Amino acid sequence: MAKTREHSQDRDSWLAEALEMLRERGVDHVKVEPLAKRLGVTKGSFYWHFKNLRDLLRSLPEFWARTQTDPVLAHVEKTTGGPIDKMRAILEFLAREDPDRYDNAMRAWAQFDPEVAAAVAEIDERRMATARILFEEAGLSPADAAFRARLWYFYDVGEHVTRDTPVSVDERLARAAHRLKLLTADLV
Amino acid sequence: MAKTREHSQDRDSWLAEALEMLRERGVDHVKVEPLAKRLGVTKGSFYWHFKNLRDLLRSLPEFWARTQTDPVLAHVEKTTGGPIDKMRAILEFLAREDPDRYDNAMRAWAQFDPEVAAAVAEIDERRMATARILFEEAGLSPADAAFRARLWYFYDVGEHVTRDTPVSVDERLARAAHRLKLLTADLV
DNA sequence: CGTCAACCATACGTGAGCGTACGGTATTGC
DNA sequence: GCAATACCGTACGCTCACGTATGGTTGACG
Repeated sequence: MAKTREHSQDRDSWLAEALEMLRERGVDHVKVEPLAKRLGVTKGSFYWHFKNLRDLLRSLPEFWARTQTDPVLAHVEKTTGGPIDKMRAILEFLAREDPDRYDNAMRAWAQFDPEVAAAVAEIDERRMATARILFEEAGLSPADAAFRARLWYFYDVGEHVTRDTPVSVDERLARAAHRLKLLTADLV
Repeated sequence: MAKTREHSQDRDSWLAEALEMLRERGVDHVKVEPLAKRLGVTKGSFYWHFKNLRDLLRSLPEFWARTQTDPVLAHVEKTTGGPIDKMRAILEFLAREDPDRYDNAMRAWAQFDPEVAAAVAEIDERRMATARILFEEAGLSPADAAFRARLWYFYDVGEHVTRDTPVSVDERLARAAHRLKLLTADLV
């Protein structure tokens, strides 16, 4: 009776590999036969776990949110101190991690698929909301905090999305410090 | 002797339509036969003007820069006044235009093609450079101006790239005003 | 030890799209 | 007016990938 695995392991492994291909080459290159080859099986397996390709694709955003964003937000929740301390903690965390994030690939995909756009927009909203709250705690009015959070978050997006060549951890940390200073200069 | 048309008209019309398809559906959907159908011709024509599909794709970034970005930068050059006046002019111009810009599609493409990434990075650099100069004119040190320009420009990128649903011109103007105020509050 | 379910392989048929070969038309220079 | 060139249509062979059908293997369990 202890076998109620909500998410079948194998389904997730297909999704993980698909996410990887998405990042490397874009949506239109996650195809079932190449995918199967990378997993060392044949598509007979794929069509056991998924109805078809669209089925997998429709499951990907949820998988992305579940495995990539949820853990980060959970970590952020655990940090302590004043709002600016928390911001610093977030920035340093992200600067060190700077995961080979799948964000860019998801955004690229979102450009051409409204459902994906909605999923990404929701994640954006969740991440901006945490920043908004911190700015409010730091004394800004709701409206000001909202805008400041946009500025805060969009800088992050811009850094990632315009990134052509990799940037060192030190450089990222320096930019994070600079950014924090600029965006909290007038706050307590 | 007056026939030295650097860019053949028809080649450009293929490119224009390709750019349109790129924006609507992404790179992997600009294909020669569908493209030909949209232009009301057959691919016999295509292979007259282009060696193959890659040939067209490799010409697209240059076409994009030439038809989309160059005119805007040219317009910016013509504005007069102090640096902050110029910034305001730029922002209002962009807020009103807010073209169905092809930027997002190009960025999406750039994620998966180094050459395109380089082309987009160059455009980003050109646009950030104008902001950087303005911040220097407004009294910031080169280093501070550079970072402020990043913040300035990345906000723009973020607004576009996270845009799920359209935003009214009035809203865009309001955000532009807010943004200008926040980013020049400590300047003359 | 046999059956059933889970999982995977193999073998099709189908369709989209590439690039090539070649043939047709039309416009322009001489 | 007649070539030559520019431009476009048609037809073909080829590849990749989809989705289906069907059969094989393995392990759990009665």
